[in-house]
Amino acid sequence: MYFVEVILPLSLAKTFTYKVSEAEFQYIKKGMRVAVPFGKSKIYTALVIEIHKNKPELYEAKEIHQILDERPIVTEIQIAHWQWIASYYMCAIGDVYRGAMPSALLLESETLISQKTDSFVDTGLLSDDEFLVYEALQQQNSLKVQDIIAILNKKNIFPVIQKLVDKNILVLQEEIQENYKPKLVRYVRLHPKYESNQGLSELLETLKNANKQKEIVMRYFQLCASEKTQGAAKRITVKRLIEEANSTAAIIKALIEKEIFEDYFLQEDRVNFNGKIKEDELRLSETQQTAFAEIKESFTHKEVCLLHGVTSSGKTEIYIKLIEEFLATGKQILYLLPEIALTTQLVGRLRAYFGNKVAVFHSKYNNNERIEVWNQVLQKSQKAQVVIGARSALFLPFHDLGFIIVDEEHEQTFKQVDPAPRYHARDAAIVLAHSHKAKVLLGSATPSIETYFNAKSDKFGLVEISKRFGNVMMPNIELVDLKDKYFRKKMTGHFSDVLIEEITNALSLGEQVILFQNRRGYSPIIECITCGHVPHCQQCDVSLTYHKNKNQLRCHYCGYNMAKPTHCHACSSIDLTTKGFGTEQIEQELISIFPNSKIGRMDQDTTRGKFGFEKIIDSFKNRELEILVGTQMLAKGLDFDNVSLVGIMNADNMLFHPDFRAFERSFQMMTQVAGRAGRSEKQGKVIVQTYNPGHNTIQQVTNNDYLGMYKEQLYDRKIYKYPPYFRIVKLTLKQRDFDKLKEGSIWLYQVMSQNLNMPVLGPEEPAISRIRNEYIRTIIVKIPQNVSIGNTKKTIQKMLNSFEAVAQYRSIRVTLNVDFY
DNA sequence: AGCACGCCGACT
DNA sequence: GTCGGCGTGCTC
Repeated sequence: MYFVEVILPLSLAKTFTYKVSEAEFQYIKKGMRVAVPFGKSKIYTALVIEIHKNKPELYEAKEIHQILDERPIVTEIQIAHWQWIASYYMCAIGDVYRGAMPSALLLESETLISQKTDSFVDTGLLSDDEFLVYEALQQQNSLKVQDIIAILNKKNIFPVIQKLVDKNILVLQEEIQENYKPKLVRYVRLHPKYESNQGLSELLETLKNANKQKEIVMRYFQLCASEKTQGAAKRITVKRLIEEANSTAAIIKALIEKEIFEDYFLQEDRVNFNGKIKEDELRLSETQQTAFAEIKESFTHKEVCLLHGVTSSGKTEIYIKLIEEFLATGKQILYLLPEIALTTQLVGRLRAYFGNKVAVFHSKYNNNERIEVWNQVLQKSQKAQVVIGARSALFLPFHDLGFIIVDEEHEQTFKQVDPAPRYHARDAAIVLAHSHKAKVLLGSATPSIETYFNAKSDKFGLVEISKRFGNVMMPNIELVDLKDKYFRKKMTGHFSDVLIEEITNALSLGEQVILFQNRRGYSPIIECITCGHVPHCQQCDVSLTYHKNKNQLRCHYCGYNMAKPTHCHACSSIDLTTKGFGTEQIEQELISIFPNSKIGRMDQDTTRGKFGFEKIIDSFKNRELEILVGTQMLAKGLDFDNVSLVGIMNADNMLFHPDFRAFERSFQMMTQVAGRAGRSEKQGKVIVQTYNPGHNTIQQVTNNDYLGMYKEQLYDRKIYKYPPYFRIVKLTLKQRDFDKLKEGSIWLYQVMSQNLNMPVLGPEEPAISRIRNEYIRTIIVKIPQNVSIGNTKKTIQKMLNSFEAVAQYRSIRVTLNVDFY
């Protein structure tokens, strides 16, 4: 008896055992995929993680359906890493598997319904629905479940199908298909019988009356000749031949039929970078050279090093130098970035140095493109020796990783929020590097408090650069007190006189301006002046956001929308006003203040689509735009050399978020945005409009005082029991029934606080306490540094199990988020 | 995640 | 009386 242990791509913590034949047992290796039947009728793509001979005692193992791979497509290191993620982030191994694999490698079966070939059907015995299905099958030989739902126009079609099966009319069949098809390119060559010189004259003879055909053949010879002189193989694509000969596909087809040409196909990479654009050899400045040497030194005794370099200090060049060194060792290199939209600039630069060795792993890539990168990494192909990607690139099947860069390591997008696995790519990368014995470089101008703490406490190496590249000066930051400006009536809309003056000034010098407002849309709230009523969503506990261009109020959480009301729904007053402001409103005001300037806006609404982001960035770079208004997207490592002024419209709204990281985040965001100013020889200027010019964080931004911010925040973290001194696990409970939820969350809270010898907070009603008619409560567990995280998590899991054992609480959905920040 | 089983309301 | 709603439990 032979068995395999598999993971299923479902939110299930267990692994499952299937029976295999002896031949299969010999063939199957850990890391191969197998199709297995699971439950009544489904077939899933499972992953083999163990091969054994232990017969399960409590149930009869099913047989696998088929083996899907010839060799493992997942490495053992990966499987171990996934198991670590599942246990550390408290989720099912199935969640990790599903999140890690490109979806095209995880196909599920589809039920195909077809008619039994030898059945005699008395249509008089069929019900209406049954007859409709039967009739449809006379047109097509098989139907999908979705098709039948459409035909019968109802949801539950299973009884109908079941009856037809019972009547021996239908058969069901589960089919699983591979969707990935290598991209093939069609080429032409001369038919072998014309290869000799004698054949050639014969050929020209046959074509003497077919001018068009003769033309294309002549063109083909010319192309072959020119290719040969360049020493390349003479491969002529059909597409190219048609273009160059100015001909059509029909004529080629005729030639193929005459057996003058023959066509053939070759596989091509969908993501193809042609050739090397070798840049001049990279020269590091003295400062960069020092940092480079320090990083290398740190790697001799530490696995992780933090590179803390102010904005524009030239971190990228140092990365490139390090990549170059690791490339020479033949190992694989992973370059993680927070958001892939920003890679265009970087990919271009890396390709210039490393040519075709650079692959990109993109959330916007389609399935086939992702699988190609996956396979290249798996086969240790040269083409993917350096992989640039967002957090999910962490799951690629690396065999021999030597070096991981986590750029902009402070970015919160490295943490996946939903769905599970809710992992942090930076932390998971460090664990992965450890199992590959690889080195990790974390880079940031504004490191997260935890990372800096780790560096300061000697867990990580620390290398700092305090000067900008080429000795460009740090921007000069000026604060504008909004309270004072409003009082003295020096405001035009949301623009202070100082800001307007500076913009005018910059524009007159032909320089560009960036304005930052960390909120999109027109304005978040509509309020009645008479009674103070604010329209709220019916299903969620949030006020509706006003979108001017559609003239409607929308709920950000469930998509509910209504036309903008003409009067207050509470008191019928027609005096409505808007509160707060977003990028859309700033753009409108700009148009009226600077009617002759070219203004662009960059936020989620304007960067939809595959290249939406690039388009806006490019037109700003090309100076087709003079002023760019945007959200935090602007803050992320973009280089513009002509921007002399950055305006932060309102520094306060992010400062006062109810979150222990609010000050850290505000500091990071403002520093990053400010860093966009003055990247060439001239000193840049930053105007920060705020109601709280004296606030510590604002002062720290102004003085470029990272250390001051760090020390102040660290002190608070210690007092209020937050990371890095405590690890936090957040439990979120959701239920449609308010009272049930309240009761259940109190029960769970009490059990937890009694059984865990550490701070447990809650059950708290979050700021948004209801979404899509589901009520929400949170419980927070703070695990001290000196307590075993593993044991604590086990205890939490146990308590959750007993929670689920209580019948009345079972319907409360609980999600866990470890290190939820 | 599906999918079946099973127990209570609005229909023939 | 039955169809069908969704709460509950299991899937190797």
